[in-house]
Amino acid sequence: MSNQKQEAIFEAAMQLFAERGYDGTTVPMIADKAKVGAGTIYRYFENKESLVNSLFTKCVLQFSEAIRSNFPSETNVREKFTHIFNRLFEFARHNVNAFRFINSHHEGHYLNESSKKTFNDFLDFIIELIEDGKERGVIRSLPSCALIALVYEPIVKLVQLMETGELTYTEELVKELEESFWNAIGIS
Amino acid sequence: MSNQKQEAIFEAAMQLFAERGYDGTTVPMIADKAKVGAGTIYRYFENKESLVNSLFTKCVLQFSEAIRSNFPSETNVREKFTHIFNRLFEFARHNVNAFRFINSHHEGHYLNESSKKTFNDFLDFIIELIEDGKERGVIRSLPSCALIALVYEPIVKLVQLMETGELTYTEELVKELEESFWNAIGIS
Amino acid sequence: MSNQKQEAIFEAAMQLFAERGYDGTTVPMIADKAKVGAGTIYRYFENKESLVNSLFTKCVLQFSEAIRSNFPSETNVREKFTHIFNRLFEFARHNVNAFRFINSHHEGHYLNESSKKTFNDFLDFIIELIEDGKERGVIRSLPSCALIALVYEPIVKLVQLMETGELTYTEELVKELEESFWNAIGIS
Amino acid sequence: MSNQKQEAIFEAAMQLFAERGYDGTTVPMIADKAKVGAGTIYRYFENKESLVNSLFTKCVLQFSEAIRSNFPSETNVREKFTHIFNRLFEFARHNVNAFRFINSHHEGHYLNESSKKTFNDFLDFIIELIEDGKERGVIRSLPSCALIALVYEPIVKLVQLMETGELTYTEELVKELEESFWNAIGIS
DNA sequence: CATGAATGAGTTTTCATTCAT
DNA sequence: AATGAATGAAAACTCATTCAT
Repeated sequence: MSNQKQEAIFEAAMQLFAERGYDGTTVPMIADKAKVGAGTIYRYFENKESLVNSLFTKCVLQFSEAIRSNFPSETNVREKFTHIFNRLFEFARHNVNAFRFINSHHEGHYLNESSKKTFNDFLDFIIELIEDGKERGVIRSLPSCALIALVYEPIVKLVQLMETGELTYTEELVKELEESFWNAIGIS
Repeated sequence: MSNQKQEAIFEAAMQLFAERGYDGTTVPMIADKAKVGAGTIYRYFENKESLVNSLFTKCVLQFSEAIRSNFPSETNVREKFTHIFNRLFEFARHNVNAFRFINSHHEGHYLNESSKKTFNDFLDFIIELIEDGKERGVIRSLPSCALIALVYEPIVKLVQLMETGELTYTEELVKELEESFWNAIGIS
Repeated sequence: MSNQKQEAIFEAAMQLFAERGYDGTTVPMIADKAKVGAGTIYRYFENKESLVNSLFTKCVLQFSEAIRSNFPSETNVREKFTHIFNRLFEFARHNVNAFRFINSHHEGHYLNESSKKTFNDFLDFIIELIEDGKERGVIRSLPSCALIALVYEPIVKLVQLMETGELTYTEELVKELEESFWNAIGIS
Repeated sequence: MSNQKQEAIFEAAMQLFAERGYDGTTVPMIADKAKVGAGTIYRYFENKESLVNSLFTKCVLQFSEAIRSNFPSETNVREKFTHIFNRLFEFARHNVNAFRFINSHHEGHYLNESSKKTFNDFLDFIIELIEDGKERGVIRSLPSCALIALVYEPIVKLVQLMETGELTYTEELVKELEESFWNAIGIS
């Protein structure tokens, strides 16, 4: 069925983009990894740029959904943090390539406005929560973008380290890390 | 004088690599920005790959030197952390492109063993300090690579945010951040 | 019924070849216009080249038949000219695409010998008439190919102008034109 | 010198386009015939379409200049016709490929507005002369586009026949032809 | 029979690299 | 030494043709 091919192309492109970047990945590389003919890619995507944009949007939406589904709106900031942290980690661990791809490509010169918007919409959701936490006096009064960086950037790296085997995933490690992160951004 | 040309090429390449990545940067782009002929680049570097490796090594050594010069070997872990943190931040702020370039390229498929070794040698220096801190019980007993990630990755992003104007540099901010980072990795 | 499909393919191909030329027309374009699947074309024709040759031969034969049917063999040159001129014009007006297609493709690098022969056989019929006219002293003693050019080439263009609306068909116009043409090639 | 390369490319492209049409000519074919590397073509022209447009404009301007230079404005219609006819014929004979190229490409789907305008500007010059002749009662009162077709289209073919050797150029032939054409469009 | 998704050979186009000036 | 025009190998992309459904 035709969607299988598209999925295979998405998956292959995601892996290669995550590993080698957009410009370092050629269309034949994607075709080979996806086990389709090079021409087939152009049946599903107008061109390489269109492919990276579709893939980016798809990944960001998946990511956003993973974080926001069953979000505990009716609870305190600390628990919201835990929720996001756990979901983030879970998503990143189970979707290593998607996560790395999003992270290494969200500033690419090939992304169109629509792709950027999808990404920023998600960021705005996070920023709102942080602003709320700051107002309530439970999150340090640092700029939101800085607070995000404090947590988000290390996670990107940590997940990658787990992937390469330099770091081993354990429940305890994640709990330790959550504490570390909260220490970094929280006040109590 | 020929060294001026080489410097111009290094500078132009660094900026472009930092902004667009190695594969997204063409040799003519570098030549244009450096205001030299495209052929001139090949008088100073064997090829594009050789240029990126030379540049990477140069930047890492500069970076390493910036961190390690006047290093307070005879002091406690906390002060060593402060020293590294300040130097890191200072270097990153004054060498935004070098810092971004190092960060976005240290896993590039085009880096040779020598370049990787230079980078790892520096990392090892940091790791030793961390191991020492952990033994002394003042740094959390997380894996060293994780501890590095906790501090290093956010700084990369923070400096970039300062560059784009989304975050404003102040002495207080840096102090706040140092505290945050120590909260994340330290024990006391 | 299968002949309907073949007809649809012929018609679509003829229109597209007439408008965009053989090389500027893709097989999917033909399939779309003919409202058949691209693969269907290959049930009726071995390949694109075979299609253009079949179509060319078909069109030339139709054209030849249109000119030669009920040909007034037993009359004078002037009347034969009128007959050919009227039939030519009539055919061209009612088969604009066929006529344009024949005209723009009879020197194509993709035509095979058989196609070229069919075309030349028809030309020979015309040439014989001209030779006869010249012998009888009613047609100017210009080379036959030149005399043909004098009449045939403008008609191709005139019919096209009628098609685009730049020229309006009227019986008077055609009579005027016939007179013009006879003035150009005839002697009386 | 660099203009030699551009000239070689123009010349090669013109020949190939005249023989095989725009779509039937590949860039490597042009490069081979021009004895340059394929990439060189892209130093002089943005792309294949840009090349055909530049070439078309260049040819039309040359053609226009050939007809209009030393134009006998102060003479009667018959002599103007002779001037144009001779110049046209001369240009066509000495620039067979340019002439064929203009003729076979002036309706191409790849021509931009600027190219079309250049062509129409020249046509307008001819049309004005014809309108004048019609007003003075020395040219048949047929639509101008038809009158142009009556003369222009055969010449295209005649020149081609001379090129292939099917027709031999002689001064007498050209005089005969001029008479024929005037008979076709003139009144006296 | 008919289809249109899939393919890969062939096109267009780019760019690292060379070399005549 | 320095240049940038020229190159051709490799990239992006198209399309005639095939074949599973």
